[in-house]
Amino acid sequence: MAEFLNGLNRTKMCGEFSAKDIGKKAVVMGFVAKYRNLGMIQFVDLRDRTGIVQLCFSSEEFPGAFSKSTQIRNEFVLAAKGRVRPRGEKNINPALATGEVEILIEELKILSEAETPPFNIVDDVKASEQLRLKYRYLDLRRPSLQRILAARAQVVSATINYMTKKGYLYVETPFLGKSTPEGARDYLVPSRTFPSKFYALPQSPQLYKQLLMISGCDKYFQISKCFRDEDLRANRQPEFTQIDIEKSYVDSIDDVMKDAEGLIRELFKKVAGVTIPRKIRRLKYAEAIERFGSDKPDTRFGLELIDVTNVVKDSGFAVFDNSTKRGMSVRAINAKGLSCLTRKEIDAYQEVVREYGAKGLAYISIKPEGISSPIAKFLNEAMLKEIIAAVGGETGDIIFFVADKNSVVFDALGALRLAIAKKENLIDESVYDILWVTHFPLFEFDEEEKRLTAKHHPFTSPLNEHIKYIEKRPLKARAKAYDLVINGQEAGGGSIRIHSRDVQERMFRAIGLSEKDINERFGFFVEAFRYGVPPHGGIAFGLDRLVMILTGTDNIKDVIAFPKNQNAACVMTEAPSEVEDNQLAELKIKIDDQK
RNA sequence: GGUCCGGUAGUUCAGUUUGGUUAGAACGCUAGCCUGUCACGCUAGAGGUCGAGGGUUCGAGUCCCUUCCGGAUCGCCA
Repeated sequence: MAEFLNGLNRTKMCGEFSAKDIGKKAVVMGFVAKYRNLGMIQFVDLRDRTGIVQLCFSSEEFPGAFSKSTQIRNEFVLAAKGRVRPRGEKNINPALATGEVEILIEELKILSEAETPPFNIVDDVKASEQLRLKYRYLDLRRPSLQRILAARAQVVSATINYMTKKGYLYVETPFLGKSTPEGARDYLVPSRTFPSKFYALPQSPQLYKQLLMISGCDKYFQISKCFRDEDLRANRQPEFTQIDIEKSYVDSIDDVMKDAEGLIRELFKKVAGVTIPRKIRRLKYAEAIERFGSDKPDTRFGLELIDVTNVVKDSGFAVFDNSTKRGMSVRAINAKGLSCLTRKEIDAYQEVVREYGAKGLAYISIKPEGISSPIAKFLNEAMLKEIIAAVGGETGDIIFFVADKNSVVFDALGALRLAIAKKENLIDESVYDILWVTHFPLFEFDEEEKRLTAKHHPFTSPLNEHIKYIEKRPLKARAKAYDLVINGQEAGGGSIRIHSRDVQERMFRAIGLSEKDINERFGFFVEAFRYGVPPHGGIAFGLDRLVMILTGTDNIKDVIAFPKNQNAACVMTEAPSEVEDNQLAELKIKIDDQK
């Protein structure tokens, strides 16, 4: 027996009541968060997205409303009319923003009854993620998720305001596009009008935004969905949102970075109330890798990597000697003051580096009572001293070593320093660590396919003086690319693009595309380059990740209203699903049942 | 594709090491009492395919095999 409003108008949202409203008439609407029936008086916490206000039903003052209120259960949807009154000094609830007042209800409408929800709708929810995703509309009623949705909306509106003010034009680009096998796996959409052909959902609006520069759009931005059919992680969803930016008449990285810094400043100020420096510090890629083992370093703590290859090259310890002879490296982390780590804890760290391909984790623990190290017996006294000196080891420290090819050493030690910092609480969560990483390599070598691939994407411009390396020394070439890293997370990245037809074609050839490949995949793009291309560049920010950082959440699902689970399924709607035979027939698609 | 962890009441978990009477707790739910609660309180009660299938056994939540589902993670993510 759902009741109707019948002209009843809400006067205020639940979270907006304060002592200023005392004595005023009020009409409120919302969900029942909690009810407390004391026999002849009942209190109801009414919740909407702004907060909670306490309703009071008194059998003495309004017996009709009181008697009706005894039917109330959690999550019922109510409309209630009454008068705001003070709670009285003893009954103020300081935990509640509206805790100084309550509304004495004269008239109650039960707009909708509700079954007992499958889990408690409270902020410190205990239910599993799967259950909460299945009933996402209930999960979203939780105040903490409502706050995140609101913060996200603020990011969107602040971005639109700021970029518009700066002269950027909002342009929408298509979702149904052309598949480009370079990069991530595409989500494909079968075409009905062209049986056996497929659209691809965009991994990013990259090509369109560059074509918009060729269109004379000059400065473009868009808040756009992107799709990548790759395996998921805690900070990765198959569809995610990007703040996509591109501008014309730039060929130095500083120009785009300045605009990007302006936007990031604005977002941090508007959404988190945090002022960040006008000029964000920069770190070159090579230095980031060398010092932190990562191109998205978290620099809120030390534990930097130290190259000891030259120190240990004739150490007499076979693992070190063999590695250095084969052109690999040996690097160390000096974990200050952690010689107290137990064998079990060290074993756990060993597992961390193993996951990244390291064969083992050597260590030297400098305890007050002497050196403890499984490798000490392979080293003579002088060598041991030399190694310890090289990493600045003192009593109380433990030094970890990984010997392997560079990529493994950096990955393993990069992960190790994060693991140690997290376990030992070395990270100051109260500060935002924001930096640019620049001077990325233009190419990297794909071991699996035995060919060069673009580190960023094949439209990224090399440094002007490195154009000459494209053919002869490609791995030496550095790019006009930049990533914005916040708290060790890649928050955004971009580049100055190639605007020369000649360089663009050399780039395609360098990554192994034949003339035919280039024409089939990027023919329209290359053709556009014939008709005048302003030098241009841009950047894209992961909006979901920005909202995570700004709201302090570590799960991307919390910042997306209806996210997918780890298998890229929607637990609520049960997408993806099978489709009708006639739908398949129209698309001329046959399902191969064999596994 | 690999590795690790998990699945027991509506929910979160204990119980599995060492097979043995009627599978427990908390929260939630239902009913009664209660006029100042806000984690309201008190009393009583309902609630279980121990993920599914098979096997071993006199006997399986517990042991074995198969399988499904979920999470973390490596690869992957231009």
